[in-house]
Amino acid sequence: MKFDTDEQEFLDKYDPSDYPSIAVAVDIVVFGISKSTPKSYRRLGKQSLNIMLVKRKEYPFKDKLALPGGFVLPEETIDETAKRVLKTKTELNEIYCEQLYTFGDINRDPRMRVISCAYIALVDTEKTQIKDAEWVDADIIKNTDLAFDHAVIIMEALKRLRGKINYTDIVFYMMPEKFTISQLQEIYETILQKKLLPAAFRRTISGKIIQTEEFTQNAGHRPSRLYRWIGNCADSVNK
Amino acid sequence: MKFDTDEQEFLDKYDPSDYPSIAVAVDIVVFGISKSTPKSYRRLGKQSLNIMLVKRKEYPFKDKLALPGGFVLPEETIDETAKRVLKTKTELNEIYCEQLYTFGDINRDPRMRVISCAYIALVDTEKTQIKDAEWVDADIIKNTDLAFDHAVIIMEALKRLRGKINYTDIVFYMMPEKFTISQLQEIYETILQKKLLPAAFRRTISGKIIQTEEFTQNAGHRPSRLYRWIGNCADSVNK
DNA sequence: ATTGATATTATCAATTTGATAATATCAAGT
DNA sequence: ACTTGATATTATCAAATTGATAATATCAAT
Repeated sequence: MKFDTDEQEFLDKYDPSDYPSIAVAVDIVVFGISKSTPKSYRRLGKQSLNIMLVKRKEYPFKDKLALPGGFVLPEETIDETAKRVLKTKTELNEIYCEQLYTFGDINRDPRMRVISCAYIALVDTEKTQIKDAEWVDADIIKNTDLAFDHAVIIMEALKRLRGKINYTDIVFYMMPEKFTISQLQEIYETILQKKLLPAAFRRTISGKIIQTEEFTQNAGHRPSRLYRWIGNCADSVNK
Repeated sequence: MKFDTDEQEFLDKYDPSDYPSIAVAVDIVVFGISKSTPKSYRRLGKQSLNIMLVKRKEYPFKDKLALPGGFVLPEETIDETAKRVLKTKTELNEIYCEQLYTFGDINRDPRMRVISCAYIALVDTEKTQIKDAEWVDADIIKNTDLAFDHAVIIMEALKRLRGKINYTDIVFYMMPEKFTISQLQEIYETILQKKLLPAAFRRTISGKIIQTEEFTQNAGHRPSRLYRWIGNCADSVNK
């Protein structure tokens, strides 16, 4: 055996306060769906997956786009930091938010050692006012130079979304109250990055949604029925 | 709008080095499979899912069992910390290791604010010597009082394992070089906490394994064929 | 040869998925 | 009123996957 006992002793004695501190930050990938404003057409604007970004006002990476974030304060949990950061950018309190991954490369921040605990948040953009931030199309972000390692964080966030969309109901946190099945399918397609067959999609999704008696109008084709997520229907429990 | 601009300004000015530091640690849930030593029988000992634990030598939680862990040093990434901690407990270099979740409750460590970035590692216990640590059956751990919030961390690790077992090949990092399908099924059953039908299990697993010409012996019943994981077979690429 | 035990293969029904076709409904143009 | 273009919705059938059970195989011990 070539175990190094000294190393073990060293570790036992190690007191982190003897060392220059490592700062802990939270960065949040906030996803939302935005409709590109329809121009001359009468049609609905195509929907797309958007991410909330902030233009940095200070160095490093001044004027570049970055994820909203902030440092973890001594008296708050990491989740609380995430919620606090969200509050500075939106007015919503009830936002779906889950931890994604912690990024700890040594030089990810040029100023000092900063470890970033990344989160994912999903919001309904129709209900959400944003401040000091902007929505950017996820496809456009791929060709954008972002601050820090935020491009990597976003890639991981997209992976998580892709991985979870088929066995959870998280998409619905991004959907408006009422939506058509085609709209929903369009979101699935941009997240999964592939086309789905409408008939099959309908089948699989049907257990998660409830029809309303409303329809889209003036479409130049058969109107489509509006649905709600079953998780949004208090009715579904009682009836 | 009731956005608080002052808060934003505060955050922009916030310099983490002004505050008492937050220490960052890594704790690792190392999974392995151990055979309970067969006693008077001639049969193979039942296999079980085990987790590597360390008996604490110092306060707090002196003499309690804890996950192996250590602090993140200024010059290493979090992944490197995890690998270093693993090396103090095992002799293996090539160990499957992935980040699990970061635990940041304020009082999870009574000494000071410590955030723990938890990892999962999977090892083949037959190849792995351990030092200053012991294997404990996952079922027994459920009724054991562990140090810190390590019981919570282990619960999350088990969830991750359960979630990933069906769409990845991670189990095989815990399996010995050669194994029977029943042994493999037993591991699946303890991880998923439910019985599986042998015929169906065989079918679904068959694409991931390759048969050898070896069989178990002296079993008092039909011998079972030994298989290898396809990912362990250089052959499978060439032939 | 029989029994008990587990491994392995076979079989068939039930369910889920993939793919395509058929039908419906609107606006706009003829 | 009828046709066209567009998308929504339902129907249909084949293909693949899964659930469940039965049949067969092979060993040690009796």
